[in-house]
Amino acid sequence: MSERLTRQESRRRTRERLLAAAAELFAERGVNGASVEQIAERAGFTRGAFYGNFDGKDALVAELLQERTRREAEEVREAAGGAASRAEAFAALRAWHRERARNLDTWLALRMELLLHAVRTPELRPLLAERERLARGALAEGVRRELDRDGAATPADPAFLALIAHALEDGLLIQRALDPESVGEEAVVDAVELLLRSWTALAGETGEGEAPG
Amino acid sequence: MSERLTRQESRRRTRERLLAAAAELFAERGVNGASVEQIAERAGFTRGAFYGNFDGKDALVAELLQERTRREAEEVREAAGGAASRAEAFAALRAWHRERARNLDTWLALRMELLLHAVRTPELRPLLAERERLARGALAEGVRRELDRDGAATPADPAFLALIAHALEDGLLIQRALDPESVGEEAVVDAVELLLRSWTALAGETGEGEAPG
DNA sequence: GTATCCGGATACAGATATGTATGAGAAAGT
DNA sequence: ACTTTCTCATACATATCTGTATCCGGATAC
Repeated sequence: MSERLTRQESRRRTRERLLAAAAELFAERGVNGASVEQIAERAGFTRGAFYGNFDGKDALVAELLQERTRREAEEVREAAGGAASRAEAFAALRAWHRERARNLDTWLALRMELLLHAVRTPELRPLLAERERLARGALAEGVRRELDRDGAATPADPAFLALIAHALEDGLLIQRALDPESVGEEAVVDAVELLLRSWTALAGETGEGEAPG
Repeated sequence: MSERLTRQESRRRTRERLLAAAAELFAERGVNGASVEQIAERAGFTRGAFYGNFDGKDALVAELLQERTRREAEEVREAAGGAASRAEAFAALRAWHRERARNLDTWLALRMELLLHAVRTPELRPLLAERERLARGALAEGVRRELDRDGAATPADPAFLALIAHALEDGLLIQRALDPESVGEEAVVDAVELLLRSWTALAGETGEGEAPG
């Protein structure tokens, strides 16, 4: 249990625990609703440790945002690479959403808290914007490939189609968080499948290719 | 400027100004970031007036949420009724979004703040849920009518199609708030038009009717 | 093994928040 | 008119938050 830790390692762990505690509390009570004291306490420290590791709450938020952005970007990259077949890709997507559904409220709350913070903090916006662009880019690639496989040209700019699919994720999760009765756990995947089918149909109908949007 | 006001009327105005000030501040700094003092001050009063009119910040938030929910529900009802032609409906939608685009950040921040508050406050959730259901219901009606007009049966449960269209609104506004470069001002309307076209195509292709979803 | 350094705890000062109790002046009742 | 009632302002007591300054004990260096 209590192995001797190097100083560097010890410090790293402290920072990590503080960040994790902050993430929890931000989801529960909001960034503004969570005090430095509460964060430190949940992580098992006092404010002293906090101020020793971060310049203040804002600095921690910025770092949390970066950490999570980086991690999600990585996941996106992996997911984009590991998709062999269409069925496989959708299966992975379904698994992902089932997992997320387990603690949707927490997850969504944290995403929205960070998002709000980014919208209000100009210097942080590019960071999130980049993450979104990356996700959309990967999606655009996937959409183009899937439509190609069906032999149909894309019925609109793939980037726009990807934007729709990506935006749907936030939108549907919000709807489900507010009204779980009306929105199924796998609504996101169902929706994307439907969209893909309908775009294929549209592409087939209008001849072969266009690119408005 | 200074006409004699009846007590009842004066009180009503005070409450209204407090609510308006609160909405502004919530958008700027978040619900937790705005103090009762700041709200009262922006409205041109002191805390005394605030506590005379509300039991506390939470009570005000609840009332604000109700007020805005009711107002939006009304707008939805009007919009749903006043739609004569498809072109007209889309024109109205475009106008609506152009207007909203003018202060997207503020609008989105307030919506998300209230949404977060509702997600965290169980007794407030049904209120927002009802508003969302209403909006989706109106949309479902519209989608069904438009697809009918094109002679095609709906390619999926209209409620599900409406859910997609509705969710897209939040999702796309979020994307635009984060990354205005990549997301056009009228992306929502463009997207809905595209979806409608593609669903029509899909319905035409798969024979006449299905209803998964 | 001893001196040094550093990560975290403790203690303190100032600022800001909330909520209540009380008071003044305008509207309402008679 | 004058008394009552209501709305909002003022004053006060208390709690909480932030940030810094200082101290202790275990790592690191020699």
